[in-house]
Amino acid sequence: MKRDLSTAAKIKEAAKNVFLLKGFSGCSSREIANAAGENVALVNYYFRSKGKLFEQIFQSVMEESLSTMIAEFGSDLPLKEKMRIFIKNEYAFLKKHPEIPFFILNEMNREDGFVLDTKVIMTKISETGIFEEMMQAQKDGTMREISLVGIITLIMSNCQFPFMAKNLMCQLLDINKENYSQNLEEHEKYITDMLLDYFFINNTNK
Amino acid sequence: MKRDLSTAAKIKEAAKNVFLLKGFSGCSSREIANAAGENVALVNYYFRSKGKLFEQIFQSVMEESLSTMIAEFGSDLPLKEKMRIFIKNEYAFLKKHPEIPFFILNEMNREDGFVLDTKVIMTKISETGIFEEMMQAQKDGTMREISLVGIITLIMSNCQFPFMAKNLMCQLLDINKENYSQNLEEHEKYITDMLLDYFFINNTNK
DNA sequence: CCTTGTTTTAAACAACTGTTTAAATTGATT
DNA sequence: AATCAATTTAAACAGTTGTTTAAAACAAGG
Repeated sequence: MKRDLSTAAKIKEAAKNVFLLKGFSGCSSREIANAAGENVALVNYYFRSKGKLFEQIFQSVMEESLSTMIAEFGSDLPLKEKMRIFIKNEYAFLKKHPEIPFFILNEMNREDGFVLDTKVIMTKISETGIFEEMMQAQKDGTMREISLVGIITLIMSNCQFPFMAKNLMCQLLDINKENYSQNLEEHEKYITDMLLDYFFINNTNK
Repeated sequence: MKRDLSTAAKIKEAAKNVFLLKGFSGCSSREIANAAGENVALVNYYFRSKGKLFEQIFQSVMEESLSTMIAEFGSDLPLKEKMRIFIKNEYAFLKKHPEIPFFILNEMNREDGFVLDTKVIMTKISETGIFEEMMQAQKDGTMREISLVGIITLIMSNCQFPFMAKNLMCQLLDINKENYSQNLEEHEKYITDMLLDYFFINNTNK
């Protein structure tokens, strides 16, 4: 019962790398085993199937992504500053793990794909009270009238898309990847200004 | 030489549907043949391989997407109105073909994926003079100082992500797909206001 | 009706898929 | 040293993959 120490952990780590890079349908059990330097049969020995292995990894990636998101929601900063820090954290996380947004999206669009336990996820966020705070701000008139879905979509669009679309953008705009990474840096300022200016009214802007 | 009339066309159409839905790695030659109601061997008889068939379809999808984008760039409308119509057209196109953004992104992120002929694409856009017009507006002070890459990224992020991420958002926010489609309708207003307000300065807002 | 070239078919190809088996190896406990 | 379970291995499983083959069906002109 000393699992997760050597062999199983090695397979899990290798699988995470391969899955993140190629997705579930894009790689084989043997490819994962080779990346881990282990025998193919061990994948099914420690994890019952390729699918079960993927589910474990997918779940952990989702939770990792989420815990970064909600870090500052419970604090007593003004709402606008909370949102600013939220975008900053999200962006910092994506700079460290740029493959994750597409990995998640890819899995969610796959037929017979993984079904999220949304209750757990949203409850965690909801418990921070951030949603009520935004509703209140909209009543106070300090925040623009906009649906919760709209807010979340706007933030995710502007944070995640630039990282997911790196290859597309580089080819389309004929720039190299280092160049694009520099653009990503200044893009953070663009989206932070744009989103906060849009969300919050009567802001003194300077 | 009466190709592209019945059998080949049927395969091509079926392949387009299947590829758009499942991606290149996510489907088999036999699946495409079955969808077309034809024999498997005919896929390789009319198109030399599964890969060649995909390339044809991918190319046509890209060109279709593009021609919609640049439709109004050549007109003599004020820049802000051009951008407004551009977003409107892009959004209308995506409502008709919501699978395309992820289809393209998926292909661009695939190993040994298709290599775009970027020159042709960007030249077409460049020929409309839209880029010079934006540079001039930035010099005039009517448009915010922001890189070309930044502008394109902002527009694409806000238009394409909401469509690509439909399944993710529906699961995450626990709403059904019809509900999300309604949100997409009002989201068009959000992003149009937000982007144009951000891009253009001193606008009379009403 | 036979010949010609094109189209369609079923079958086979070798390579690869996820998974299982059964034997070999290991490592600790008695 | 012998026993026992846990681990690792090579090999095989049945099914699928993209692609090819060789024969059959078709259409049209002579």
